[in-house]
Parts: sequence; structure tokens; C-alpha cells
Amino acid sequence: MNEPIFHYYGNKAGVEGADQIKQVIDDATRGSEYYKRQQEKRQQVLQKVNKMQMELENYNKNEQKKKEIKEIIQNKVKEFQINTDRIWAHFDMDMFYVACELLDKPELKDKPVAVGQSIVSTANYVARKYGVRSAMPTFVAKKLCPDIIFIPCHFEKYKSVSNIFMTILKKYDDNLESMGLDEANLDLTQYINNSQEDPAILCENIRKDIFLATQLTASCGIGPNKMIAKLASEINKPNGMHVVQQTPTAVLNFLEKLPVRKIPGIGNITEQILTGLNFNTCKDVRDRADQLYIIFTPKTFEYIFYSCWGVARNYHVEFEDQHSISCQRTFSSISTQREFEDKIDYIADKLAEEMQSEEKVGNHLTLIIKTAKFEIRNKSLQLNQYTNQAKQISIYGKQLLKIMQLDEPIRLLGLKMSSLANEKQIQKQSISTYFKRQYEKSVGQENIASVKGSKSHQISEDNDSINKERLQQQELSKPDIISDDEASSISNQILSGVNSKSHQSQAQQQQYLQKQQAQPKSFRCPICNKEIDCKGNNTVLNKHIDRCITQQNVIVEQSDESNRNFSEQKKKVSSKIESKAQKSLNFFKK
DNA sequence: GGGAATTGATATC
DNA sequence: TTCCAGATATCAATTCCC
Repeated sequence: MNEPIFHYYGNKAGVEGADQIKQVIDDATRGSEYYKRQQEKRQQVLQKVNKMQMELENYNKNEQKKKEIKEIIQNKVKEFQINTDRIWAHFDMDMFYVACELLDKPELKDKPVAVGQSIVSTANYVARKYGVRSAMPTFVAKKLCPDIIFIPCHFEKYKSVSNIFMTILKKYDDNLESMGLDEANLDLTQYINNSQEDPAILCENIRKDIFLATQLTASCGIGPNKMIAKLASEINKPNGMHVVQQTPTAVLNFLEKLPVRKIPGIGNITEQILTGLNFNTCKDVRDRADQLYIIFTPKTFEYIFYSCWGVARNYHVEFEDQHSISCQRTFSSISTQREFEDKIDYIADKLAEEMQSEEKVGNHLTLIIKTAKFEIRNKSLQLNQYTNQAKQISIYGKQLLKIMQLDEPIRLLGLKMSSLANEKQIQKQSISTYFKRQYEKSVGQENIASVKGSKSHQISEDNDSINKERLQQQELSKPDIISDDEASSISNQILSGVNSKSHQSQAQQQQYLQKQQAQPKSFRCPICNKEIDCKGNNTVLNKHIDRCITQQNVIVEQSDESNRNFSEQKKKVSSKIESKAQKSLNFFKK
């Protein structure tokens, strides 16, 4: 049981005396709940490795199957080619957060410094010599290096330096892909083709430019694709550069002895599995790819296999919309229902704030908790409408809490909203729906679509008690913004958004709009209830409604005692930059 | 049986 | 002195539902 939980990388720049460091970390953490949980996980991984080992033993006895799989692998190797006709560069600012802080505090340059609060975000190379590294709890860092100086994060500062960094790089590839504030990948092919410059000289000059503009150093890697460039950038860190020549042989040689853990996407667990099965380097993977094929799922196999052969994406992908927005907080353990609910209120408010500032609504909510024993659990719920309102999020969150049946203390609670949509788009759709219904009423038709009839309205009339509870809760959730009056019902749809799946098809909308144009008439405003003579002009109507929505928003909040607290809290300025800074792109997604 | 939804695990910065 | 974050993504396994 004395086996270390984390594999420590003694080869990381600045680290010395890996054994002693391991010992200090071990002594500092042994016995904690966190440590116990890590041990459990470690055991699970070992069991998995054992199972895989047995699978491999069986495989090795089966000559027929071996022949079959080896043939598949040979074909795969024949099929692909290591494409070397593009030139990529990866730039990475050295110890970025700390470096930014040291600009303001140059007197700390030769002292051990780290940025972070409870966890180390970045440490300078002085601190790294003591074994301090990213993602390490600060109390461990202090044990390793009692003189270490901690500086809290100032994302605004990092963002402005990052802007300068990115601006310089964009001259060479306007579509560059940035991963966080301090890293970027550039496809230099076009620039090099035009300028005929030597890539290495060009990148040296870019590094100089970065230093002149920011007073900070960046490391760089050059290679034929994104992955190779990133891997190369780590070779001569800090303030260095490495070039992998644009030939398949150079790529294969570069990867030959590279530990599998270096491949982006292979983390702590996958490394444990791979090394447990004696796949230590990329060459091991290449040599025994048939065994890899047996033990991993197809997707995982393909990713590891191709990466070890140096085959990775060498073109830009289109930026995808964000899929989820979440908010979570760690605190000292709580265990009463009241405390859980208070936390949900708080987190729901933060999440709503974030969603509103991003102008997003969502209709899938997930409650995430971490027990005092560091176990993570979650439950999710498909909502019957889009929302970004704190009160509604909180009600759904509490519903999820009930479903989860928590019976132990927790140290973290979070809420995540997914199935996101653009708030304004959803509002527009609600307005269209409203007018369509008005029109249908006026011509004596039945409603074609209604909010409650939506496909994703998962609360059906069955006997499921949870669903019944949900339904009751949703009914409960309405009165704070919905009255019996249809006008305010519609205003609620507009304010909180309506499930887009419930809306009529584009064709139906088109048809409706055409009819509306053919038969211009006056409408009663859904919000102020005034008769509006639109004279067939939708702009007049829209303007009126926009005005009313804004006013109504204020009225609704002021009229509700409990909502008042929320609106007050909403006024607090949120630090948006922090969350932005953490957003990362999936680097090697094909 | 198969696709969709839910939950858990893993990774990254 | 205290004692291991937060946001986001993808993939895999499991469960649900038609």
C-alpha cells in the first residue's frame, strides 16, 4: 500500500531529488480522505490491468486470432501515411501566470513563487526545483518548500498579456487555435509558402517579438501537425525551441522513445494502464499494436495507435458552440438538508448570472456533488422549457437533490446547464409562437403547437412518483412569473424561454407568417394587454413588445419578495474573465 | 435490438 | 492554522424506451 498514487515526473524541468519529493508528498497526504479515495481508485485501476492482462494471455495463446489481428494492424499501417506537407508551430508561454505576476513584482524573481489559492495553478522554476507543480494542493507545496510565496490569481492581468501574445501570433495564422490563455497552435504553411522563410528562423523571430512586447518568454515547437508541434514545444522548455523536420522518418524518430504519457489525451489513469501492460514508449505501442487492439475500445485504440505513429490532425476545425455552462463550489463539509438547499440557491444564482451574461438558456440540468469522501455523483433532468432564471434553476436543482437521496456529508456542489440555446433566438421563437396562436384564435383554429405538448416534456401521465413530483414542482415553479392570464403566461415564456422542440416547423412558421401578412390586423400585446394597430408592420409590433418585455422583467422581479434577493445579487459584478480563462478547446478532436 | 438518455470516468488548462 | 479547484469536453458503460 506504500505505492505512490501519482507517478512523479523527475524529468520535469526544474525538479530535483524525485525520491525525497515523493516521500514528502506521501507523508503530507497519508491518512486523509482524499488519499484513501485515491488508493481505492488505484486498486480499481490495478484490477482493470489484471483483467486486461488475462485477456492478453488468452489472446497470445490463440494463434489464429493473433494472425487475424496482426493482419488488421498491418493493413492499418499500410493505409495511413504520415502527412508532412504542412508546417505547424505551437507556442507556449513559460510559467504564464507566475510570469505575469513577476512583471509587477520583479524582486520575487529568484524566490519560489506560485499562483493559486487552495491549489497551485502555476509555479516558477525556483519553486519547481522543490517539487512544487501545477494542480498540487497548496499545503503540500508549503511542506515541500516552506518559503514559497503564494499570489492569488489575477485573470484580468493574464488576459491582457494573452491578448498581446495572440495578436502577435495572428499575423502568421489568423485562424490560430488557442488553448487557454498561454498556448496557441498555428498552421504556418501558407505564410511560409508565401514568404519562403525558414520556419525555425521565423519562429525564433516570433519568440523575440513576444518577448519585446510582453517581457515574457515563450517556448515553441515546430512539426508537421498539431500534436507533433505541441510535443516539440516541451522539449526545450523554458525559453527554447525544438524543430521536428518535415519527414516521416524525423517524426517516427522523435516519437520513438517518447513516454506514452506525453501524448495529449493520455493522462494519469491511461498511463497507469499502459505502463501496467508494459507499453512505456510510443515504440512499444507501435510494436505491439495488436495487443492494444485487443484490450481497448475501437476509439481509444485508434487514438493511441495513430498518435504513436505521429498521425494527428493537420488542419483547423471550425469553432463549435459551447455545450454547457456550469458552476461548482467546494466548501467545508455540510450535511443537513437546509445547508444543501442553501448551497443550491447560491450556485443556481451564480449559474443564472453566468448564463444571462452569456445570453444563453438551457433545458438540461445536472446536479453534481462530491461527498466528504471525495466520491463524485451526479443526476440530471430534462427540463420542459429553456431557462436561465435562478429561481427556476434552484427549484429543479432541489428536485434533483431529492432524487439523489443524499445521506452523507458533501464538500462540493455544482449545477451544470446543457442543451444550450441562444436566449434571443428562443425569445424570438416564443414571440412567433404567441402570434401564431393569436392568429389561429382569430381564425378559429386549434393551436398547432403548445409549450406543454413538447416532445422533450418528459413528465408524462404515468405513475412514476418521481415524474409526479417533478410535475408538481414545475407547477409550483410557475406562479412566480405566470398568472392565469394568458398575457402573463406568454410573457413568462418570453422571459424564461420556451422549449424549441415544441415549436412548429420552419415551414409552418413560414406559412403562418404569410397568412399573417395577407390578413393584417391589430393585436393585443401579450404583456401590457393594449391593442396595437400594427398595420401589417411587424417591426412596430416587435418594438412595442421589446419595450414591454424589458418593463415586465422589472415588474415581475419587483413584485416577488423572494425574487428581490435574486435581483439584488444579480447586480453584483461577476468575474467573467476567470471562467473564460478556463475554457479550453479539445485539442486533438478530429 | 437499437437508439437516446443518463451516469461515470478521464483529460486538459 | 487550515489540509486536494473549477470549467468544460469526450468517451464508455449502463439504463430506458420504442
